Amino acid sequence: MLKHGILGLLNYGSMNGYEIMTVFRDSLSFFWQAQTSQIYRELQSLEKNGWIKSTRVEQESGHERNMLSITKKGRAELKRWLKEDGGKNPVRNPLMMKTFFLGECSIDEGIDFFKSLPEKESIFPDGSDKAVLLRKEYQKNMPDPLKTLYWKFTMDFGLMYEKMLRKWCEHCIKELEEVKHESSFNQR
Amino acid sequence: MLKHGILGLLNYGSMNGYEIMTVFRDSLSFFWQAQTSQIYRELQSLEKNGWIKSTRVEQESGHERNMLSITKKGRAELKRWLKEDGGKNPVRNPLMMKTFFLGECSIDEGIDFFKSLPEKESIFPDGSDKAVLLRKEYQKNMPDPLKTLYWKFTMDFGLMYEKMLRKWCEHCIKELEEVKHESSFNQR
DNA sequence: TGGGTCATGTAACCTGTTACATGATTAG
DNA sequence: CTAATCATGTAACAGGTTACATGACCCA
Repeated sequence: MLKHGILGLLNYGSMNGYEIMTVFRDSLSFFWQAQTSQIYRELQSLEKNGWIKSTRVEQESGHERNMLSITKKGRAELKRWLKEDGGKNPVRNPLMMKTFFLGECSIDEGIDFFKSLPEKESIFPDGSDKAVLLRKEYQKNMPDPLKTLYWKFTMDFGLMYEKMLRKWCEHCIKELEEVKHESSFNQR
Repeated sequence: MLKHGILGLLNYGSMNGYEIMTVFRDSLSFFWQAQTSQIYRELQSLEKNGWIKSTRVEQESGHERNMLSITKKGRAELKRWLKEDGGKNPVRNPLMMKTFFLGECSIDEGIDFFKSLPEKESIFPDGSDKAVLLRKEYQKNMPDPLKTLYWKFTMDFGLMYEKMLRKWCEHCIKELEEVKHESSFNQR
């Protein structure tokens, strides 16, 4: 998956590893976090597959840069991946895993958990406004507005997700409050 | 994360590896899929940590079972994990990764993508009704209703997520249709 | 007696995380 | 001159995937 993300970025234009890392952080990290070390490793693997080629440019200073560009084969692979029917994507949601077992804690601890959740699980750590501005910055250098439209779609998803998460937390808090009041009533 | 999921299940009662696998499938697999082989490996690691203990029971037939039980240390670790502040959970959403790069395809392909998404990404493959019934089956054997309440919460999340996903798809289709009509207008 | 489910794994591989290492360039 | 950023990685480990292996039990 990360492989295809990198491939997709290189499809917009050649970059060195560091640039891939920064563009990745600015655009994809809302829903996929990758370590720098992993990006460099994937670049090697991508090159072995013949999907990208690297050209080392020795600077006068002796400092070398490694320019990565997508190959024809890489472009074909990107298209293949986009069109493949993918089957089911594996889901792994750490938040749900914890929620599932929260009955081990007290009701009040449960309520606190859901109260602090929306802020903790926020997708846009610096606020969505900044993310929107950042996207518009990039958009200036992308001739095709259709490409940034899909970027916007992923951000719309993020916003809808956050809204839904807040609603879910309120719902859980409400049910827990009910249980709490019922049990205190029964104890009289 | 999987470690703590298994620990949480064993906290409800002792089981063998196969039972863990089936309970996992019935209850946790909506948001966390694990292979049988991985469960058995994690069981070994859990035992090394002293969080569970295994007692091999030789049947008369010679067929042996491996009963796993949580230890005091394991119960403490489960509580610790539930209460820890967890920091940020890493997010990895394959669906968004693909969406981001979908500008490489035609508008019609994009529209088709979003039209078939809700069904493909469904969290409850056999329908949510079956999942609800399954949960109620388990509930009978669990004395504490608070524990299955959190199970219900995870399922509520799943339902709200699916609803949100459908809304998001409709939103994306609408915007793509607009772009499509605009561009055909401009070409006149 | 044959197929489905119960039952327990191993091996190889791939992907993601954490920690570390090194040095150049640039802005204040 | 110093700190931030640019730039490129390696090594070890943890977690997840795929493929395979083996055999008992149970029901029709």
